[in-house]
Amino acid sequence: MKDVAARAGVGLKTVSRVVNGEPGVTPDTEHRVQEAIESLGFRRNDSARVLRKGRTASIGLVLEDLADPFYGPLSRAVEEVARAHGALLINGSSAEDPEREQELVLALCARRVDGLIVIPAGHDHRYLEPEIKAGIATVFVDRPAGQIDADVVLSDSFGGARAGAAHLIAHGHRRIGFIGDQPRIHTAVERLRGYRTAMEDAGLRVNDAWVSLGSTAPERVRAAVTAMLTGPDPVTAIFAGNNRVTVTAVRVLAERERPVALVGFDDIELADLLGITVIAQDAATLGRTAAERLFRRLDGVDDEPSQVALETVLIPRGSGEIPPSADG
Amino acid sequence: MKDVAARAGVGLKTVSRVVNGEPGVTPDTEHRVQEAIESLGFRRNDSARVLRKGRTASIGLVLEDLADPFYGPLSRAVEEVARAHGALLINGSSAEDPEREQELVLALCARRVDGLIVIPAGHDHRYLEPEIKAGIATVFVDRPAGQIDADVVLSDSFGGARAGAAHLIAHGHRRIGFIGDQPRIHTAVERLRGYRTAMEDAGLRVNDAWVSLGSTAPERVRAAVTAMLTGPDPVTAIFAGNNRVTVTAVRVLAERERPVALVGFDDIELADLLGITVIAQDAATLGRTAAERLFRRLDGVDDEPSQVALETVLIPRGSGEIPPSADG
DNA sequence: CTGAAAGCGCTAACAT
DNA sequence: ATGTTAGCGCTTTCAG
Repeated sequence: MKDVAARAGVGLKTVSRVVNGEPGVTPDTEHRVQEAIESLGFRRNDSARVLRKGRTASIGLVLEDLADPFYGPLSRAVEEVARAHGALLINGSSAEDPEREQELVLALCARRVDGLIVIPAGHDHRYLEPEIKAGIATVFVDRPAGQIDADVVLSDSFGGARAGAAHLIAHGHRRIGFIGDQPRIHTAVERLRGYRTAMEDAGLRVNDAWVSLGSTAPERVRAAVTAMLTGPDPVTAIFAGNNRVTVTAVRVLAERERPVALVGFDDIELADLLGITVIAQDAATLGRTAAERLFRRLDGVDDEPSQVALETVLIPRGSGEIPPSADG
Repeated sequence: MKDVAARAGVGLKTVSRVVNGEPGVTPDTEHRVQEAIESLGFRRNDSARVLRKGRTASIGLVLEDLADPFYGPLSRAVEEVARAHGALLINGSSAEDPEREQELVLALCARRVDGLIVIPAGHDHRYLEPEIKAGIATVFVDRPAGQIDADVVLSDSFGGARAGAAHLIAHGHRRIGFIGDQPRIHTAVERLRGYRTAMEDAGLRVNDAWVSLGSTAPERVRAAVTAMLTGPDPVTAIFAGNNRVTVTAVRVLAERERPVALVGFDDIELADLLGITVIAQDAATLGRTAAERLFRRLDGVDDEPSQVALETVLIPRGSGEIPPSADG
């Protein structure tokens, strides 16, 4: 910028004015400055700008895994809102590891992102308190914040799972299995609770062997499905706790002869063609809602932190309407 | 940092040393400084650090659409490599719009990202020349750079499509349709070329009505598929040029009575269960390879820009092995 | 309408 | 082992 000023024969501030489109520059001077910029290939250094202005025009998004088809659309929705506000988006995957989550979040804070959207892996976010106090607005998505009071946007996991299990019950099932993600993940627990409530509502007892929480790795899910179908008190239907579980469950069920009903939490591409009944949540709306809330905070709105729960939708496509098998 | 120094009763540089783990500080002083840091809730401001050091420890990734299941894994792979090198990843979606691509790229350059990975939407990247000269390493992925000499990592679209079409021909098809993305997209053209070459190799004529390039919006693809199946010279097989096209093609074919063979470029989740034969490319490897190349450049390796083409794999699953229908 | 000076928070280079 | 000074490239402030 100094060079540009020298070359155009003007003061530093004038160049700054031109670069930022501020008023108070003669068309003539502006032209000279523009020319100098062109010929020098000058591009404003935003790092310096940030240092001076205090705002980075960037936000951070920490999620579990960008490769998961659930998070792609969420991230994209956040990006669109950020873009509308002139901000860039820094993404990070926690890989469901609380330490890595914290490491990422703090790295983003050190870069002074204006705001943070976090899909928490851990349960204790007190480490964020000083940062939030220091002005980094934060919104939690998909799962609530741990130990701190903050904005949260989630899907109604409990209600969705309850509706899904009730759907299976309405179609005659009495022995229904639940396979979900690790019990330290909030949504997994909420969905299990929804399932249990639906069973209870219908006066049905839940056999412990019908419930399995753990990793969503295909092998683990495969084993869980198989165990529930072949145990002493086999289930006639399965409720899959998220998209990863559903995908494997569908594969396992496809290999078996006796038809088994299935309802999955989260919609999946091509699930329509495979006739998979799902409880759909809208990842993009989740992301958009969170981002809008974040930017409202950045615009100075300072009301109490609030929780929003987005409705889920049951989409019947066949697999959830299969009746219990005759010998079941 | 100034405050920390004051509170600990030491010089500024000593605090800097402690914060950055540099040697030359007595354990005792270090302890005092750490305490001051704690009690003040100090966190180093990386913006200032960047300004001084000239490196941001961040790279930019500009792709088409993070919500597309092809790009999620690619982005995640890039992130992993970046993380291994201590860098953060800034993502941006161009929405296949050359102007938006340029806008994003230049915004990233203004932030002085250390490097850039670009999945080009446009065909002219000369606007990047000054930036590259200024030291921002750049690698293009999935499609070649336009008008400039740069590192490129792609999949073998031509070879993959040729193999896919040859596969259909080997199964007896003579009238094969090709539905691809917009003709301004390099991969679309390459895949079409692969298809044409396979046809030629087999001595088969290609009817113009069998080729359709354009938007991958479901309505467009649906119309294209329908036209090819119901025209005067109907096809018995379809080659789908990418994952978006395949998804819609599968839906349309599922609605029809006469079986039609299908091979799709790009693998898709659950395609195994639907028996969709595909030419698979590995998005994660694409991303990883590009990121590794980028960091090699950042580490000072300065050889000639090079092009890498990753092999594709034909995965037969049934839809590509359907013979031509009797009346076809 | 224009410019000079100060300083954002940090680190490199050089004292002490 | 520790501190001092200068300056990264920009914007803010205030004076011309």
